[in-house]
Amino acid sequence: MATKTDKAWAEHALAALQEAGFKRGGARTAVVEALAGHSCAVTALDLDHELRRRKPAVGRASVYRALEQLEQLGLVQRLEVARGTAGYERVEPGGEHHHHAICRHCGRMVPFEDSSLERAIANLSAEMSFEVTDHDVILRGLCERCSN
Amino acid sequence: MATKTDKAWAEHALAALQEAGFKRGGARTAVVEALAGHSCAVTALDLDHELRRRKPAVGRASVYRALEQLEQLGLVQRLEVARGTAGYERVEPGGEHHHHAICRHCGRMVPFEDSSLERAIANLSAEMSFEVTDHDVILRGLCERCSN
DNA sequence: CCTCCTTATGAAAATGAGTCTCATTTCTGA
DNA sequence: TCAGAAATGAGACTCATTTTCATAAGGAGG
Repeated sequence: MATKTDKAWAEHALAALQEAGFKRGGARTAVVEALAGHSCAVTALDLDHELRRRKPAVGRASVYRALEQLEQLGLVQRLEVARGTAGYERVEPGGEHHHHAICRHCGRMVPFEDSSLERAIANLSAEMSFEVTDHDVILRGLCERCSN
Repeated sequence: MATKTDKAWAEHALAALQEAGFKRGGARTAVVEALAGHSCAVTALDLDHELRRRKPAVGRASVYRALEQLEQLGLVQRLEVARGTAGYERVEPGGEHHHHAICRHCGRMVPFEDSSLERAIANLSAEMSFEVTDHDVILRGLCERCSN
């Protein structure tokens, strides 16, 4: 799990976008770069605020558009981080991924990964009459700090 | 998994509400009864429309309030059924519960349950420095009909 | 290096789910 | 029966996300 700007992911994402037929555009590139700088989920509005103050300001619509395109290509993962608010985070090319435990009280998000959980989901997916391409697992409760 | 109006659940829920210190109120009771009539997730707005046409019309605010209270008491489960839209469904007292596979294309929701998945989550929850009280698992992909 | 057409953008207005406020009505315990 | 606490319904409001639309880049073919 990267914690610093993930340049490799950014390049991978930009290449994938180009391959998908998108033209190079400043706004989309800015969104990719911004995402590369966050190791866990960020909301679209956070990105919007972060990018609004750039030299050529990025519009909110562009942020949402870029996120949607990235999600379609499997480059970012979308998840509900709070009631009615989505968070987005980059997906590592390797396929390795994590899930989240979210605190009901303070909203803190703790990432985790678990192979037996992934295995159970893989087996299950294989047995269903449903073509499963993705999955989300969210644990909810109280984080260490709030459980007292 | 019940398919017809689940009277037992409704009674259980009303009793739990009373025990939690809530007074008896027409709106809340109406919401409980409406939920008892749906075996899978319904959106708050669907319930609102369903209840708005009653003798003493139920207001939207009451529907949301009731759903929130029911969720707090663990009587209903909330999940995101579409971008920015939550669905609610009753939780059977026994503790048995199911998760959902949602079709990206048509939105169809297929419920499923899997004990090894539950086991993996239980083990995981026990090991985390996080007090896990609930979990959501959502599989996304294409349903039988849309995968062609 | 130019053109023309397509795609990308940003600002602002539109949507739509969910929340809040507040004047009333309904419960419930005393 | 009464008073105080809860519960309600309308409608205004918030806020994330989407749509619209006029304008500004890409970039393939000259």
